[in-house]
Amino acid sequence: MGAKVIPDIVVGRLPIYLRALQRMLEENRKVTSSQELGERLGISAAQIRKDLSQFGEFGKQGTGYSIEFLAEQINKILKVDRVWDIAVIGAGDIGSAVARYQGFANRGLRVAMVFDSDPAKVGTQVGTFTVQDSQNIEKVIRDAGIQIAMIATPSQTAQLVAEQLITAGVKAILNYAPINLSVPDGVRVQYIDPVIHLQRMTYYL
Amino acid sequence: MGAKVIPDIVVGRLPIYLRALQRMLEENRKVTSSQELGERLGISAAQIRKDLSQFGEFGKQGTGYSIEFLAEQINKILKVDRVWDIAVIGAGDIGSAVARYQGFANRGLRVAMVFDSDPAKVGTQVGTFTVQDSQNIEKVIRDAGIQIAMIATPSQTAQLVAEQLITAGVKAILNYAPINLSVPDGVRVQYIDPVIHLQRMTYYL
DNA sequence: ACTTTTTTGTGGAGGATTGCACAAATAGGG
DNA sequence: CCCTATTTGTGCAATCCTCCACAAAAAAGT
Repeated sequence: MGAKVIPDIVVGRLPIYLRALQRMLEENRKVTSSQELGERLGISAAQIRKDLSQFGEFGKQGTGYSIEFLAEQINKILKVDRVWDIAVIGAGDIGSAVARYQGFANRGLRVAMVFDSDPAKVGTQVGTFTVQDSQNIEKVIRDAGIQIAMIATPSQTAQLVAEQLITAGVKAILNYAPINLSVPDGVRVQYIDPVIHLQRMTYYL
Repeated sequence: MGAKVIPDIVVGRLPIYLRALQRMLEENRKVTSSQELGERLGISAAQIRKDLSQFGEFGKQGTGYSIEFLAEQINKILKVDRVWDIAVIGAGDIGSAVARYQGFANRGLRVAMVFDSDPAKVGTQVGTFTVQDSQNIEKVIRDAGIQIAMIATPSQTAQLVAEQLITAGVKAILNYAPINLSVPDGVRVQYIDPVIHLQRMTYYL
């Protein structure tokens, strides 16, 4: 296998590049350069070229990058040249907003089901989904072969939910609960907590 | 002056430490160690000690750190030993969820006002707030002396809104719109886009 | 056809970050 | 009171990351 290991920090920038490229596509642009991309994103042009060069040679000297081609390549690298189903756990304000979010379209992701443990919520509609009972998380998610989930429950239950998800075969969790999850190797977690992002900025005020 | 510059990456970890400490406080714990914190957070103990040592000596050899004292110190460092008012722009699903979010309490932040440009939404209630007209963003935010804002509008208007906010004196923006903002020096931006976080994980699936 | 301009891909230097390893300090037990 | 077990703060080595600078390639201009 000689595939060299790509630094996580590089993988983390690819979605940013991809988003910018898709926006350029919407503007009907055909080509761009590492310099232009860098200016838009506040990243050095050399950085972008080196990042991309880890995966292949996608550009053309003198011209730059075909936006459509490069976007396609990054889609493939990130494995979002297909559509992944996502389970949302928790149908509160955050879970509902996420379930109704239009921004997943064309980005390789789709919410497929929504769960909640509150009997008053089970059976109600959230966007186009009927809220399912959290009791069935394991069976339903395993049967659907879902590997990605978003946790939007209160902190108290987040760890427990995570464990159920992992048992059901989930390998990637996006956690909106303001708590650190402990997960086994082979499972990835990303966190979204507005307070963390905000406190990172208050330091500089 | 002698104040040494703290690497941004260190500042970025402080809110994570703080969140873990506050959770320990809720569990009525009194002291912790760099090792325990590290295990909870998946960060090496040496890293945590070195990060904290940038700001002072907060621990005690043999014992560890007083949770309450350390949390207090980090609160001070991050300037969240006071409460900052935040303006939310956009009263759609995301803006509403953020405006109603209970997680800001005791973390130095508070939503103070919500704006939307849709006349059908202006005047309605979102949580405890009456939605204000986006036309008044500049005046209202300047008069209130607000320095922090969250953008939860469609991508198309995000850049324009950001410029209004900056004119009004905002110095820190948390952007939920899936687009990169261009802002002058002295203004900080953080991004929350679930797709970016998810695509960062699909690579490894 | 030749020159100039643009832009990629990359070697390598320089800088930033991480983590090892240890002295020093403290607590606890007997 | 001494010995053992902990745990901090930090010097330093090793690793990781960023960016400069340049050859090579392509396009554009004359």
